[in-house]
Amino acid sequence: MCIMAIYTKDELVTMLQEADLRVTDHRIAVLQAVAKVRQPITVYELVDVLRKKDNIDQATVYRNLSSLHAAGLLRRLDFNHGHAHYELETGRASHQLVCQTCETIEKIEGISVDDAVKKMLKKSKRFKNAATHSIEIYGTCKKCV
Amino acid sequence: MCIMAIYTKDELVTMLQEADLRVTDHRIAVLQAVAKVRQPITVYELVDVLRKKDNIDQATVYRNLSSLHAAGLLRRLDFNHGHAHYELETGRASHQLVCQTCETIEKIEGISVDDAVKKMLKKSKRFKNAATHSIEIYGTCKKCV
DNA sequence: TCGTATTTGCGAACTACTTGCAAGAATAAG
DNA sequence: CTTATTCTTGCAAGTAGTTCGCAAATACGA
Repeated sequence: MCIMAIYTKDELVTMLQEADLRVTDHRIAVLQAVAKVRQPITVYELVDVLRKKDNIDQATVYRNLSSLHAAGLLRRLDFNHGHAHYELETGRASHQLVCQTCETIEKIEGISVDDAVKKMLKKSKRFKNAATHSIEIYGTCKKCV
Repeated sequence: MCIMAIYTKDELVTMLQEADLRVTDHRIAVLQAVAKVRQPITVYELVDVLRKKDNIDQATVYRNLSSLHAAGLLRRLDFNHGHAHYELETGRASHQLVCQTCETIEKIEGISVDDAVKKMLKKSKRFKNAATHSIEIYGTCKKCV
């Protein structure tokens, strides 16, 4: 099953300090908001939640998402929907099923394609190493059949 | 190796007709422009080329990319760069190495992950079927090491 | 060859996202 | 603890990529 990541405030503070980022209430709130959802969350939803709950400006949300991403704490995902999604960076690959009709996203865990990734990297003349990879499977969810 | 798709005008016309799209010079030009490059091409580049060569307005390029995509002739790809890429829809999966530093993209062909995709779909409670899938391997190219 | 539906160019609009700036807050230095 | 420095924040305005409204032009079935 999917493991939900709930962190205490102290744990979040430690994560920020280890990433050499200044610890601010807003930055903690952004990190926590991403950490506590199961699925990749859109910036739109984050801005909405954080403005209501903590009165955080959207520019601040964007800037924090960006610094958290640059520091390696968050992963940024696109699904051809014209807006970014974020999730906690786990270091592991990210696999998701994306409905082409309603934009539903379902993460799938515990399937390895590492061999395929290694083979692809070996085939490449230009690439030196792989940091992460993601698989998007575009299809139709049951609701939209 | 990578097979470059060069089509005659007649072949492109047939492709459009079979997709139930009206055959216009502009639409042929857009389809041809995407078909003749090896790598997924950005909308920016397409607009630039097609405006100079055929005097096509950017709104027309966008509209044609969209209709060609909806008709299943083109595939649309995002690589977290904030702008879309297009390539010919081959029906086969699309695998690419994406440099996180310079945005270089290299397509890799001839590696199968179909078993993994099937397993993922089987694990899902919500998804009925998969149309296509794509793997993006984010890493560092030799130039940027 | 006529009529209808689609496509086109143009400019304006829209959405997601970024930036400049001045004020405020977090950390480092003393 | 205080000060200095650097980073963060809110606000409003700006930008990039993309879409839309409309009138004129074109494709193609009848």
